[in-house]
Amino acid sequence: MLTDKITEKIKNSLLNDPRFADLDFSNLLLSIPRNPDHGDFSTNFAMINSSRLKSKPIDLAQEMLNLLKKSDDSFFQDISIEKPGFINFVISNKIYQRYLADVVLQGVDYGSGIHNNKKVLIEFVSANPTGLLHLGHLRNAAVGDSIARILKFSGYDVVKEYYVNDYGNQVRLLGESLKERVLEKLKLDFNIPEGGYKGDYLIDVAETLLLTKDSRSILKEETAFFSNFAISCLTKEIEKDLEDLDINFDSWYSEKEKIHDSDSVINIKKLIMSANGLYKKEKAEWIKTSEYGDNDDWVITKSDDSSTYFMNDIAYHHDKFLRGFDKIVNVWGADHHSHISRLKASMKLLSNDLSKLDFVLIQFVRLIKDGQDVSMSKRSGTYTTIKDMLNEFNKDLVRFMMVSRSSDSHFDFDLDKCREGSDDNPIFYIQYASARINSILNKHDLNKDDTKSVDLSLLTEEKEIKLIKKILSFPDTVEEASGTMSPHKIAFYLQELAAIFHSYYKSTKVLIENDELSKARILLLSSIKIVFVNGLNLLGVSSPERM
RNA sequence: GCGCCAGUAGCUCAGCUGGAUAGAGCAAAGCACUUCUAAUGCUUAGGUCGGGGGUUCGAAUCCCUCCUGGCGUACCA
Repeated sequence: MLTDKITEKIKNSLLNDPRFADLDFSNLLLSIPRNPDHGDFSTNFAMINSSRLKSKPIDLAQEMLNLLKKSDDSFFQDISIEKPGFINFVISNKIYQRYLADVVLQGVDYGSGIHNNKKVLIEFVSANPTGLLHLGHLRNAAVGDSIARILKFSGYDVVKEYYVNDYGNQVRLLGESLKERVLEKLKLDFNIPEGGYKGDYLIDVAETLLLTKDSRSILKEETAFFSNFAISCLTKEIEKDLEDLDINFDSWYSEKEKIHDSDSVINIKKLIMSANGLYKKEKAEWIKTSEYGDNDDWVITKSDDSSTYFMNDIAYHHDKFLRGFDKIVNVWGADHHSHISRLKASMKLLSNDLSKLDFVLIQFVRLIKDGQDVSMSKRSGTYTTIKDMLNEFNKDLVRFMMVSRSSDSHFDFDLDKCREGSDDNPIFYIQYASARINSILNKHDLNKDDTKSVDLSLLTEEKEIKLIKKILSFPDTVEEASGTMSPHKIAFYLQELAAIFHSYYKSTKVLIENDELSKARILLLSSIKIVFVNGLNLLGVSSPERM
């Protein structure tokens, strides 16, 4: 990465002087100044260390500048200091050109990083399989999957997991509701139970069930049979919806199988007891989370002896730790934020390493259609499903919009403004840029040998240098998005790159008489295309060949 | 009451591990298609970063406080 190289060069030159030898060089951060007059990169390292070295920031910057200039081998075109103590760097064009040549060679790997294949478990969506996926799950799905893609690209070994809530009261109710729908189908009296599932989708499930065997033997079955059938059908539907969004899970973790059909809960309870973290009160069992950082204690076993949802969640998360991951990420809806502190407390009680545990909270997104809030249809009391959504809007648009904002800010998503052809549609803006490049490359592309012989020093136009700089900052953007688990940083980056490209496209012709220059520009475009493809892929968005 | 997230241009939002003159898109006003894709480009206008204190060389960013909005606050999951 270019920034790594620069940091290394600065560090090496400063280490020549014993005075700087014991500085904390992890504080040596480079930023890209907003104002281009301040160079390509800038550091506040002198200001940060001025008090420790007992010098005025500007004097310290001057000392550093002298060392830097002394050891520079024309990597930098210019190094300068600016009050109150910034050191600004301008990189030589030939360095930019050299790095640009690598982009095409790296191809699909360009921008990827190294994190030693540390193992990450990321759990997201995990919607209860008692219904279909609806808009409330959409942002979680898109953000979770993009984070997974980004982590993987930046060098982690990622497992994507869906926790299937296939046990408990809700599941029983689902089974009972399905049985009533079967009765309905058979034109018999039916009555969906109090608190049951009234959605039409169970009618479809009932129809499917009736195809499997004769109705008389179906009606003899226990509730569990209906529950199991419904869960299996709906899980398949969920899986299919996710596939339509290009989201695939590596692991479907069944609560019933992994937690209830095993001794998991009993074992965890023993662990809690041996940590002296459990007590009885009013016929229930409580966990002493208040002693580990939460405000309250919580019930883990109800007075009827069944375990609470929280107990199951403790068992599930403890198991995540047992499975040996270096990093455990939970992508949760913001309505679950209050669970974080109690889950952390319980994991601490069980002596797990909390630094491995990470949460991404997804705030609600309000969907506006025809000027109306359609996040939930108030009239029918039903949710708009992801199926409905994908019938009307293409996957790329939906996914891009869902990750185009920081996940901890709630935002309004106006569908009408984002329709195809609309001016307010950033994904088409980006894809269009990519398609424009394709159309040029289709007319004239370079073969491998050409690539090596291209003279990139011919790329001297202001916009060309700007494009090169932007392309070369892609790996840093990926690393930043990975470190903060923020897909929107990729989305913004791609829009900026597209903007610079469109402007360049308008002002400068690529396929021209001057063959050498033309080749250099084609190589530049090939690099941009690689960034578009790699970047959009991180968001689960395609890069169409033409539009 | 308590907790979490948010409040930045008319609208939707970036910028928040403190940095230099606060940005983008849309909307508004004007301009550019004999051209490798006009789903584009160029120009203009638009701001007391919710209010008030504090911390320091420097605050949209950190701390305190108040106001406003969203979401939570079960022996439901």
